[in-house]
Amino acid sequence: MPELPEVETIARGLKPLLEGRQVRRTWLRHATLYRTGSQRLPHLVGRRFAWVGRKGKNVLFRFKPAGLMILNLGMTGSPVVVKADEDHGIHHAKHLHARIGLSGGYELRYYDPRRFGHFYIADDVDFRSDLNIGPDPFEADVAYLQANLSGRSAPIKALLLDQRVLSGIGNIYADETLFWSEIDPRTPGDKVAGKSARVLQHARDVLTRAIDHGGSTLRDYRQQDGKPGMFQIHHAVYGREGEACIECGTELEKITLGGRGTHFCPNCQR
DNA sequence: AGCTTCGCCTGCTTGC
DNA sequence: TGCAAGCAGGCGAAGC
Repeated sequence: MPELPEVETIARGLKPLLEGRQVRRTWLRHATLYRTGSQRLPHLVGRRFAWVGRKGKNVLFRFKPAGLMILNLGMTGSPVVVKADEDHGIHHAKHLHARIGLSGGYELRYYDPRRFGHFYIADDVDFRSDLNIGPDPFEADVAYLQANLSGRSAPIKALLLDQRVLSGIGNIYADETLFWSEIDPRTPGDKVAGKSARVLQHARDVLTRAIDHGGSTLRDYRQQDGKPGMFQIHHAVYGREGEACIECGTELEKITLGGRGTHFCPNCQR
């Protein structure tokens, strides 16, 4: 599941392959790939990729002379740049959903087996009001987080997953952040507000270390060069239910919280 | 408005 | 062995 570290890795890989190239033609399998309110892909023909980066869990493309494209990868979305008419060694053709033909004989392809991903194309966008994207843990400060946790009764895990509060954190890194912060994922947000500095510090630390390892690969996610990320071997709690806590040896538990699998140490996290 | 649940979608895993 | 059910989850919509 591409979260901030995986999307950051993908964006860094795409950047040198796209910037400066012009959009020549586009192809799309299903219009359902567009998020509500989006322009269509042909809107981009003739424009050049000016900047490729990340906003929260989204890949962000800016164009010259104008325009932007926001790509949310859902669970299994994978954008890759290849020579046009060349098979892709990893991704299956039946999961190809969009092609953007580029100058220089290349194309940007979008593969997505589970089809949870979405394109949003516009000339301008307000991330917060149009797309519900708040600051990521590197952009937010302690005062911001504290203000957004105060008075909230929802469990801290659910609030960390809420992209309006903090963007970029998904199920894996929410669990990892709360483990290192020694906070029970079921704790109401209001009770955690006073620990915002600790939460923010560990979120940044976990995300930074994950980026350094090219992200976490559980199944589908790959870096631009086809290599898997390697941070999954450093997960302290995610996917380790029934195993021993690396800090205290207590058996790790898995519960369902807000409809999501949630992993934690019942001894360290209180 | 805040919080929770549901549905989308496919492929792998589990169980009979 | 084979097939159906279960499970995974980002995110928007719907329900309370």
